[in-house]
Amino acid sequence: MNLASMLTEKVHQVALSVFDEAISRGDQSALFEVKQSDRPDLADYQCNAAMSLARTLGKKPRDVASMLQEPLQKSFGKDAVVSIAGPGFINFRFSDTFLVEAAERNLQTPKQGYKEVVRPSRIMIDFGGPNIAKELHVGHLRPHLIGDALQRLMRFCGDVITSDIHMGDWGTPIGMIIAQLKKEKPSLGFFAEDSTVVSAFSLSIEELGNLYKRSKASWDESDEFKDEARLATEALQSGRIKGYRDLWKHLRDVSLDDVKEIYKRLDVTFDLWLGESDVNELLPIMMKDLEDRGISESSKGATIISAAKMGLDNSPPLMLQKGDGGYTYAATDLATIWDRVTNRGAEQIIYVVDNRQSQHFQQVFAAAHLAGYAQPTTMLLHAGHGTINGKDGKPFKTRDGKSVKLKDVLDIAVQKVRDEMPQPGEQGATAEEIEKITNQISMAAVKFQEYINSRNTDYAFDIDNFTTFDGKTGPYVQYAAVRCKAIINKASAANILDGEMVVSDKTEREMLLNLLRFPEAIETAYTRKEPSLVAAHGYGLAQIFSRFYNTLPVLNEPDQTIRASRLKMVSYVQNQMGACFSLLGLPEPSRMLRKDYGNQLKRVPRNEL
RNA sequence: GUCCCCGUAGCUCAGUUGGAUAGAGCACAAGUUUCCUAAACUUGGGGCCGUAGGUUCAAAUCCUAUCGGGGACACCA
Repeated sequence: MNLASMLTEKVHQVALSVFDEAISRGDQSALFEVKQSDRPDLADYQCNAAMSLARTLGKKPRDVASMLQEPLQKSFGKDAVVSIAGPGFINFRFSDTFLVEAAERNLQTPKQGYKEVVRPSRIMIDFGGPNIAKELHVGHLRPHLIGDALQRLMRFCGDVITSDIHMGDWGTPIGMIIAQLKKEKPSLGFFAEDSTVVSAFSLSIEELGNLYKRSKASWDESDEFKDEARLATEALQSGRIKGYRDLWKHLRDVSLDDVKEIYKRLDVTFDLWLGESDVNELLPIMMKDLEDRGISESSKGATIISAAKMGLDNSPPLMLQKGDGGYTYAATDLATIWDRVTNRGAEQIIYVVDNRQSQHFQQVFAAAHLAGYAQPTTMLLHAGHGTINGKDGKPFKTRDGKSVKLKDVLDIAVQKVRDEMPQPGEQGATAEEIEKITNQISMAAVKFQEYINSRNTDYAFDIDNFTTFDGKTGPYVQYAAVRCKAIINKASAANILDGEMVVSDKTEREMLLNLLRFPEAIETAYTRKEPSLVAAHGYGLAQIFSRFYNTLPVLNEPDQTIRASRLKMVSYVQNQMGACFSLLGLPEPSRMLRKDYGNQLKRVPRNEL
């Protein structure tokens, strides 16, 4: 049960019965929205409807509120106190008994009170999009982590999700690499028009990365090279030179091996490992279709769809095929939509891609609907994300203008945690356990700092963000979860049983209320495609639990009833934290390890770490 | 030139369909451990919500203007 929706419905009902036809015209359901109170000292939930209603009813806000109060109070009975405050706020304060009952009813269900979507949708999520030959840099963190959290969230909510990595494996950069390699090693068998496969050729990811950089340099300084690269791209895409396909396949495999290594560390998964190249066969068919139906046109040697046809003002045309015959990523994206809708039955496609591409998606979506490749009911959504910036407000680069490798960031985070670990043998920890926990803590640090930021806005890169373990961080949340587990384990070892919950302290009450707000957090996160709301909920829960832990004894509580009650609360907290962890793909360590600094230890100041 | 995003505490950020006293983390200051792990907890200072108008009973939130930062605008993806 979602407390906020339950209250909203109730207010709506009551308002209809009190004011009937005066407010029944039009859809006013949003008007009655009840939300978490801004003033927890006064109320759990509040409703501002009386103030908005006052005008249409021609009454004073407080009068409207009083007219609603009595029937509302009656319908809640002893479950809640309904009161009026200020200019006309209707405040709800639940009774402790109600909270306990609601908690017992909700928290044992598989989804802890969350009700799955009524009708599941077949949804494809397109995220990741690593490019061949380019090592993942820190900027890639966002689409990967946000996309992964979204697929976890939407599956949890009941949709049928298929994730696709959609590799950038078919554009001009590949042509650039081929051209560069041809320049450097023309004797390789790939380059002959009638080539045979050359099996003895292989590149490491580092070599491939360097090759790409050299090709970029050639591209920047020579028009001749640009032509070579475009020609190579076209030859690859059309299949004119067979060896290019073999070479391309090798480059793709090398790049994939590299990204898979990182995905394993980050625990990011994909159902489909497709890329731009996978619609290659479809491209000529699509182009012909568009041309036959008069949707596309040719302009300055290229094939485009005009802005006017797409119904987009202030927009350039959408270019599908360049003057040299090569396809643009608009073409592959459009064909991919066709494929996903017709062959894979997608009812909804979500793209987790940098905000800077919003115009591109606006155009491609418009074109897809125009051409009928997407059904009118197909929902195409660009769930854009901000960039990771440097102090200058631009996408992060090191002083010498390079981007920071994602692998390096992960390694630094691991090293920082490792420095804090005890020696094998200390605290009963084996080397394997230390290694495992080190990885779990460091990955939580990296991932959580991403998830605590809003999807849509930029944030500043600071290596400390990824390697800070105090406060609003992954390790903080892990620590709280581990404490729950420790109490539960200890209780079970000592045969201490949990029992009926009673609220004996306001911290307990607040914690219960927090637990009951899980469905609200999930629902809003789902609607807004916003994983940070899940992270925020998990953090809030960890925070209230930490206060609980520090102020109220559980196993050491002398009163047996209270002890049993607190133990049950702890198990609910542990359960819900587990749900949040799995929604965000955060690892849950069995325990937290740290060097024993002794009693007088004082933590090393951050800036000396 | 057109369009999009952002401007909130010293720093990094929440605050979404307008409501009560604008929140959190870090940093800073002072405390808490014979007790379930101190990566924790408690307390404190700190804000003309970029600026100026407007709409409203009510504006960080909506509108207009303006300043500042970032981004996108046909042969890169």
